[in-house]
Amino acid sequence: MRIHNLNFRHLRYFMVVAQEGTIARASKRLNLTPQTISGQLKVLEEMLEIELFERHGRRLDLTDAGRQALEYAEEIFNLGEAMQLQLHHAGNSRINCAVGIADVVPKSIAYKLLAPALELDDPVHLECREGSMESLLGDLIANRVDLILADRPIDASTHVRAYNHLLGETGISMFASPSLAKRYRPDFPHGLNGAPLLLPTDDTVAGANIMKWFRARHIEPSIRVECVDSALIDIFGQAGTGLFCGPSVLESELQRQHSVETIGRLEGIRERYYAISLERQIRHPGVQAITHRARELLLETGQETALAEESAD
Amino acid sequence: MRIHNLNFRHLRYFMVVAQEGTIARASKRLNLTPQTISGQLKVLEEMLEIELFERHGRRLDLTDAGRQALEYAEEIFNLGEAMQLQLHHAGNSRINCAVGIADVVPKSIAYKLLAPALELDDPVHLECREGSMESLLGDLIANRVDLILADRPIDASTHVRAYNHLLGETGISMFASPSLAKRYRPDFPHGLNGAPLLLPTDDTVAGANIMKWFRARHIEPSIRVECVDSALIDIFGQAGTGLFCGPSVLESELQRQHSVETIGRLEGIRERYYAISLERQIRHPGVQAITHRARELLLETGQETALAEESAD
DNA sequence: CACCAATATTCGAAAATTTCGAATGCGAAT
DNA sequence: ATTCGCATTCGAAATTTTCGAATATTGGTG
Repeated sequence: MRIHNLNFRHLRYFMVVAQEGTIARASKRLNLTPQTISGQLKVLEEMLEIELFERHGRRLDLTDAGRQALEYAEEIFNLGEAMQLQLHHAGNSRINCAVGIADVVPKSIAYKLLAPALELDDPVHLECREGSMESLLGDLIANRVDLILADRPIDASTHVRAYNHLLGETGISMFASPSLAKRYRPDFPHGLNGAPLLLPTDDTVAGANIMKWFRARHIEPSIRVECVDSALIDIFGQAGTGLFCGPSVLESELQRQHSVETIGRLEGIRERYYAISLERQIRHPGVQAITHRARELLLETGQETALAEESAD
Repeated sequence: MRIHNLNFRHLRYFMVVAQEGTIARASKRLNLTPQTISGQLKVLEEMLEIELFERHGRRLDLTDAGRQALEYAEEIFNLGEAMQLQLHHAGNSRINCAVGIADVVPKSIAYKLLAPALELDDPVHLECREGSMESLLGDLIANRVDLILADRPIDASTHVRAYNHLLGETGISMFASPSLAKRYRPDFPHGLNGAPLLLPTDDTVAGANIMKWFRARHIEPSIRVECVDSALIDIFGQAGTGLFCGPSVLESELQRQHSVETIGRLEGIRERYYAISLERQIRHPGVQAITHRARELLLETGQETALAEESAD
């Protein structure tokens, strides 16, 4: 089978399997049978002439090649959707603001940061897209997004000339399902040696900070799951796979929606969120609305915590 | 038909039709029948819910939406190929240098600039890709290419932090098919009022310079064709559609290969070519080979014309 | 250990999509 | 007016995708 038979569907199935971790779950999400997914995955591997997953027992682990392919697939997909959206809205052009959300940013945080823009007198039409920082920066310089929401400022190493706008910050809390909470809350944090932990991958700001925090206190939890998307961590956490960290501002929300309990706060860590744009002085009305209002409506209530400063590069 | 049925083939057919200008020629190049192309093009238009071409008589002209879609399609395609290449070579990794060539750069020039790297003791393995400047800059920051060959340095407006390395420069000559040459050579350049002209689009350096040159001399040629890819201009020129400009260093080559004649030189215009990389001081051995040797082997022989300077941003 | 539940895969057949041959209509050139 | 080249429509053939049924393998459990 030739490479030109490569279909967006192949890529999509592959992406979903990589995200879900298993063909069975992917097939449910895609409303397809497992055979189909399995078959098409094989076809994709044959077309690319490389193994995307390592089959360990019934577990599918992404190979190195698989990880690379995944990045490409996501980017290709984003482009496809961007094309569709842009063309579709070409006639009735009312896209005021296209926002790229780095996938390390919790969705609820993104919502909180973007919500102000929707409540303006002259409401902004938002168009959201998720992706890796790298892929979103490409979208930014190509003007496919007006703004990126990220968990860190960009610096010289990214090779993109853009500006960071601090939107707000929050502390980090630790959450767990009720049974785990009962066990580990009493002597938090020093009783966490060997405790099962779910973490953001350590190339994220949050992941690195949390690891550092534990090391500084000579605590060694047992890391069970690492992943980029925090929504996935919430699910695992809800299921009781392990303890996990999340923004303190989301405490009540997490408790309510995912039936987990707060077992403590990681004092000293502050998570910050940034808007990244190409303009130092923001002219784009949609972006302006977001950055201005986000700063009024600080993430953490009370306190002097969430400053509204601006840092270049 | 749903969007997920979008196939790489749809995009490819669309791209080829846009390039060739007619379904018939596209079908020849793709080894398919015209019905197929026509049908699939229609399917694509229906999926995107927008007209890609305006049907004027039997001429197909890209609509605005079509032009936008074309850019996306090219970028998506490049990503697909990059993925394929990178994964394919993941095992036997011997890609020393991935180069992006801006589509405004004549292919022969690109060849001349890259050739030195192939003649080294320790030969470099090159991997080339073409595209718009914007799309290539995205590739550069995502490390999918190590180097971009362009007709202009990048500046602050691109929002990419990268460095320009002047590789060489050349004058501009005007060419024409024998019959046109006979008519217009005698009183070049002032007899060119109303002469049929083929131009690079005026968002290219070459196009803008040439227009300026004519305006300064109060000459008003009649512009017949504008396009980005200079190879296409050569073809039109060969067919006698009009006079066209090209790098003086390619005079002999154009005369031989396209049976056209030189009718004069546009004194005062110098076309420069640049390598753009993320590193100011180049460490990448492949890139080093290209930039170093390109400067020794200057584009225009003799003269003091081609300097080897380096400019930041 | 045997058993069970969950998963991935293989193998045909059915469904959907793409391609082509034949035929039609339209525009441009002679 | 005629003819040629091109785009398009239609139905049939070829190809690709999907699914149902069956099989194999893993991991856990009594």
